[in-house]
Amino acid sequence: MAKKNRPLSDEALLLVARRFAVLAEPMRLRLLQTLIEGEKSVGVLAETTGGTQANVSRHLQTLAEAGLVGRRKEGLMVFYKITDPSIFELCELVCGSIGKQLQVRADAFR
Amino acid sequence: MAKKNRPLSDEALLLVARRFAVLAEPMRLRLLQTLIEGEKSVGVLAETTGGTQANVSRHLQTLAEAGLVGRRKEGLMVFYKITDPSIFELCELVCGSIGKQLQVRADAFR
DNA sequence: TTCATATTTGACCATATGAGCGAATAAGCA
DNA sequence: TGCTTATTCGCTCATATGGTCAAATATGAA
Repeated sequence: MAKKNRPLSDEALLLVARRFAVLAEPMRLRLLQTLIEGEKSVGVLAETTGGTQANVSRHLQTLAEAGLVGRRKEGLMVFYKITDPSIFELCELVCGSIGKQLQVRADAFR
Repeated sequence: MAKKNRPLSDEALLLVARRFAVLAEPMRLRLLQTLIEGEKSVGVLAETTGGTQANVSRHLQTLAEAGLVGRRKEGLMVFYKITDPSIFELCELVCGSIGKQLQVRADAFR
């Protein structure tokens, strides 16, 4: 497994950008955050996040297309769950970075 | 330093989403990728990335507002450099995740 | 079949934002 | 004072996308 840190092609860059774009919506982040507890149906997710069913369904579709969540149909209901664990590390990294920045700013006014 | 994994507030979620949005543009990713080599002026970055000076300047401003890059003015030129090293880990994580997904799909056709 | 429930989809509107162009600003030099 | 260069800003257009509503779809029960 050679670690090649050569610059990414335009196509690769686009894929990375797309991935970030999927995570750039508060509602989708909230859905992911809710799904940390485990598999949930669309209806439950809509109720939990306070969004309309249609909107939640759309966002879940976006997350599924990005391969971040998986779909399982059972009777009338559709259950979604997180399939890409790297999301957690990703969010932790970003939260840490933002937290540090805010702390620096806060310290400047102490 | 207690690690509190409680759900993020709406405001926090918005900040995280904003951070991801900043990284959701191919041109900005290309700029960051170019800046890995070190500090560079706007003109050089425009030439290297193939964008117009105005456009590159705008994207650099976005990156600077997000605290990802720093600005240093010297005479006529303005130099930018990466100030948030977490970007590298972030991109590596995403690249790894995407790569794994693509590999799974590829394997399905072997 | 008919009805009820859960989810998805289509059409539409409002908003956000990337890109391009020209003008304006700032810094250095004759 | 001009003149040149590097950068940024204002304006515009085109596009992408989130949100909502209503209609469509799918599944199960009476």
